[in-house]
Amino acid sequence: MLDLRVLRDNFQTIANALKKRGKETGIEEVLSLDEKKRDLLQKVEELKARRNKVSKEIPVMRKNGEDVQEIMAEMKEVGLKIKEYDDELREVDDQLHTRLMSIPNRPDSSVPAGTDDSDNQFVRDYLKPTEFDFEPKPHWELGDNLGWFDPEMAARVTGTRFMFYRGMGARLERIVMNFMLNTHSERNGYTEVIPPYIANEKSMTGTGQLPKFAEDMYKLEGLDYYLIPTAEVPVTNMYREQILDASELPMRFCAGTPCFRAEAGSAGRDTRGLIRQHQFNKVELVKLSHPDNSYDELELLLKDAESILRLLEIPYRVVLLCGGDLGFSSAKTYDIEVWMPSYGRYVEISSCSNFEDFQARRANIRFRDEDGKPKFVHTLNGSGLAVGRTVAAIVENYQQQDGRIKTPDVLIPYIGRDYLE
RNA sequence: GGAGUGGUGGCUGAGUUGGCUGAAGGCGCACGAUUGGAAAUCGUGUUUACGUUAAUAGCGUAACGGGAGUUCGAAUCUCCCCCACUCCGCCA
Repeated sequence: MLDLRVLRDNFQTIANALKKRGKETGIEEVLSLDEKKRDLLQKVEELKARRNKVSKEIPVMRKNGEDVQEIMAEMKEVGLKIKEYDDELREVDDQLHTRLMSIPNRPDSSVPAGTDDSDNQFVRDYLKPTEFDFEPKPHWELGDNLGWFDPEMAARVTGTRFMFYRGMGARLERIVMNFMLNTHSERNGYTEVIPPYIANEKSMTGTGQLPKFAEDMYKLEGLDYYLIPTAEVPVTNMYREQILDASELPMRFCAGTPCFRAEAGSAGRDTRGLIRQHQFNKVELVKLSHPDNSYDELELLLKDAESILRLLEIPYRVVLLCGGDLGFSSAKTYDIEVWMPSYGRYVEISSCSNFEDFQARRANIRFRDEDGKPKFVHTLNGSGLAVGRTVAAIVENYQQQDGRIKTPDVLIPYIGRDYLE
């Protein structure tokens, strides 16, 4: 959520910044609703001030034996008027709030303009795309041959876009997740947490999934509960409506959780393999940072996420998202894209973002600054990494001509063998 | 799931025959006095959001778990919901 006062005072600046996203945002409407609201507010507050004043006088008048019948009758009228204005005010305020909530974050000045992922900016890469002296197979074929992945079984048990992992496939998924969590908590300095996999509406609103993206999530019937689409939701909301101490910042957490996404509107895309599932595992990195150094923290977070692929020795590249490709809540996002031989291109495996105070304002996460005043923290997060996609990348990049998968060196201690089969 | 008790400021803790309580007292914290310096002591100050404004000055409005109601007026009365604790039941 944007700061309404800032929006009001620097309307043109913000309007221009939002143009980088290349979509209509509707901030003009917010501005006029705000004017209407302030007008009403002034009227009610005047009436309330009068009521408060007279209500204080009544017992005094009574004591002096004066007649208060008339004035009480008048105040009853005032009371009704106040209720009327208050109702109208609440309606306008609700509208204003709804509109404001659906305005995306303002892109940082370093974000390039552009409409889609073709305008994203190359940042760096690691290793060159894997070369094979045979025809490489996609991971779903390899996994099928090895008996690791069974989508038909999952379709019978649940439905399409769910996966059954079996045997070494299941072990690989679990071991990769352990490897990521161990790396982040021991080497990169994050505190591991296991959050609830279900979150309430307030939390979903806090991080920006609601109210706009309800159709992307699974909601529990008859309850105010949603399956989490990412650990970002419960972890960022750990300190919702709290005031932290400045000395506690930055806070760094990592969490490995299943993620549940309805994926409305993605029918027909990436239908095979582990790339796009309704349920998948992901290790998430979350930071609560002091506003002054959140962009340094973003660079560090990105490096921490990259460290996983470097340790696994899998080719990837980093791109800076352009305005049009930027997520709703984010001010700046880097994507890490892993080399996927079956696609013949890089595929997103992590998204690292600084949300500045956009989520913190929604979720009301503050800290007490040097000057004693509570201020909003900056929130950041990034995948470190998507586990299923990492497994797919390992299978494809480490495949041998005979269909076996070579174990990445860094995973040998976890699994105790040179080949996965 | 059933029964009971309770939810007040950074913490602790008053206030529940409605009005003079944004909220006593204590602790903590900040500044000042005192001191060679410190402790102790004394004094002053110390919630947040919104509106108004050049202003983080003043003024106004709101907030005592959340919401609705009664009333000229509610932390105090009524109703609904949420949360915490204790006991019982159930379970991993």
